[in-house]
Amino acid sequence: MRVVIAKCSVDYAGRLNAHLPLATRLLMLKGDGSVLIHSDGGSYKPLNWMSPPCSVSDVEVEQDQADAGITEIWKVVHHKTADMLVINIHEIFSDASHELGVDPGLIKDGVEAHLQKLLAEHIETLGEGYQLVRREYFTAIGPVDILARDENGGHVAVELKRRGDIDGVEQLTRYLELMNRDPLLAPVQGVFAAQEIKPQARTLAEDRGIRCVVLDYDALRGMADHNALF
Amino acid sequence: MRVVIAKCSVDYAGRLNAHLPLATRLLMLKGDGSVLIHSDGGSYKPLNWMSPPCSVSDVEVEQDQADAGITEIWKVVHHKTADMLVINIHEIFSDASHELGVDPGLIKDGVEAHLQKLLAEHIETLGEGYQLVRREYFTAIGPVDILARDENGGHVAVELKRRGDIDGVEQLTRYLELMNRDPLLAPVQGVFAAQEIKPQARTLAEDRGIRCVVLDYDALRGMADHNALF
DNA sequence: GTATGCATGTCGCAA
DNA sequence: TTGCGACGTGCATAC
Repeated sequence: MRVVIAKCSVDYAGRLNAHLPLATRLLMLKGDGSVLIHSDGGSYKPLNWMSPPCSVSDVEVEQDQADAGITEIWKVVHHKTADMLVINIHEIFSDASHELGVDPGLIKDGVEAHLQKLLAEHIETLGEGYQLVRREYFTAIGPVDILARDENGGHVAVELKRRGDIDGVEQLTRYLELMNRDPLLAPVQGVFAAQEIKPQARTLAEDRGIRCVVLDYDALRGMADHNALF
Repeated sequence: MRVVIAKCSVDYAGRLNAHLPLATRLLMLKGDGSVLIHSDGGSYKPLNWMSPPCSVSDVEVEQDQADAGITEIWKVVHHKTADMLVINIHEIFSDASHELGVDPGLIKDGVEAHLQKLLAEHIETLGEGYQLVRREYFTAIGPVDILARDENGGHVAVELKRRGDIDGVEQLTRYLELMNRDPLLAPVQGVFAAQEIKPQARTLAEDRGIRCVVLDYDALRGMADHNALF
C-alpha cells in the first residue's frame, strides 16, 4: 500500500462527473490498483475513489499543465467499465509504501442472518406452541424471513429487522397480501420482529393487524449458549 | 490527520459486535476524532471505523496484555451512541501527522435530473399522443416526477428511477392511490419508468396495473442532440 | 454471470 | 430529531 499526502485536483468521469478543486489530501493506493482520496474529516467514505479491478498509470504532463503547477498526472481506469479518475498532482508532501500482507478479515456477530438463525431455533420466543415451517420461505415477490405456525396451526409470516422501520412493515404487508391469496396458506398472520421498533412503524404495523415483537439479541444468544452447554 | 501503519487487533461493539484478528493495517485518525482502519485491498469501505462525533483516548496496558505483545491500546468512543472501538497496538511501523486544512468539497454533475428533463421533453417516448402536463407535479405526499396525458386525455403519473426497484413501485402506488381520489384527476394511470427494472419490481407493478417502461438514456440524449442540431 | 436484499450502510433534504 | 429517497451505493449470496 502506498500512502501519499499531496496537493491535488481530481476529476472523475463514470456514472456521473465530479470534480475536486485543488487542496491537500491523502491518497491511498492499494495493492489491487484501487485508489482512495480522503480529506481530514467527513466519514469513512472517500471524497473520490476507484474500485478494483483498476489500474493507475502516469500520464505525461503537457507544457500548459506544467505551467499551471501540475507536476504529475495519475490516471486510474477501471478494467471493466469506462469509469476514469484523473489526479493532477501539484505537490507531494509525503510518499510512503508499506507491505501489509493479506488481511484475515472481519469477524462479525449480530447481523440479520445470525439473528434469523437464532430466532428460527427459538421460534417459541414468539409464542407458546409456535413451530418453525422454514426460513427464507420463497414467494413471487421475495423471500419471507421466517414462516411458522402458531398454536392453532395457522400460518405466521415473520419479518425480521435489526431496526424496525416503516419500510419493513410495508415489506411484510406485501408478503401478507400475496400469501393470503394462497388458499393453501391463508389465513396468514404477520409478526414484525426487531431489536428496536420505531414508534411510527409500530403504529402502522398494529393498525394493519401485524403484531410487533422486540427481540433481545443477548437473551436469544444466551438461550443458544445454554443449549450448547446441555 | 494522523496516519499510522501498525500491527493491531481491533474490537468493535455497537450496532453489532465485530473483531479483527492481529495483522498489519493502516489506521487513519482524522481531525474530527473519527478513525478508519484499512487493509491493502477491498473497497473504499474500511474494515472497521468510528464515525464522528467521537474521540480517541489511550488506555493503560495491563500486565497480561503487555505479556501478550500489546504496547498501546486506543479506545474510540462515540459521543452520542454507545458505539466503541478498541484498537490493540502490537507494533507501530510508521506514524505521521499532516495538516490538510478544510477541503473545498466535491462538485457533482448528476444524471438524474437530466433524465427527467429529457423524458419530459420527449414524453411521446411513453406512447403516441402523450402530452406533458408538468414535471414535479405536487401532491400532499410528495411530488410526482412527471404528470402527463395519454392519447385519450387521461392522466398518467410517471415515476422515474435510474434503477427500478420495489420501493419505487410502492412510491408510485401511494401517489396513484391519492390522485385517484381526486375527481379532477381520476382516473390516473401509472407508468414506472427506469433505465433498468428489476424483475420483482416489474411483477409487483404489473400486478397493480402499473405499466413498466425501460428507458434508453443514450437514445433520449440522442433525440435531444438531434433536436439541438435541427 | 445475473439478480436480489442487507448494510455498523452513508448522505442530504425537508418537515 | 425523524422520515424519506438517492447513492459512482458496496457487498455477499443464491440462482
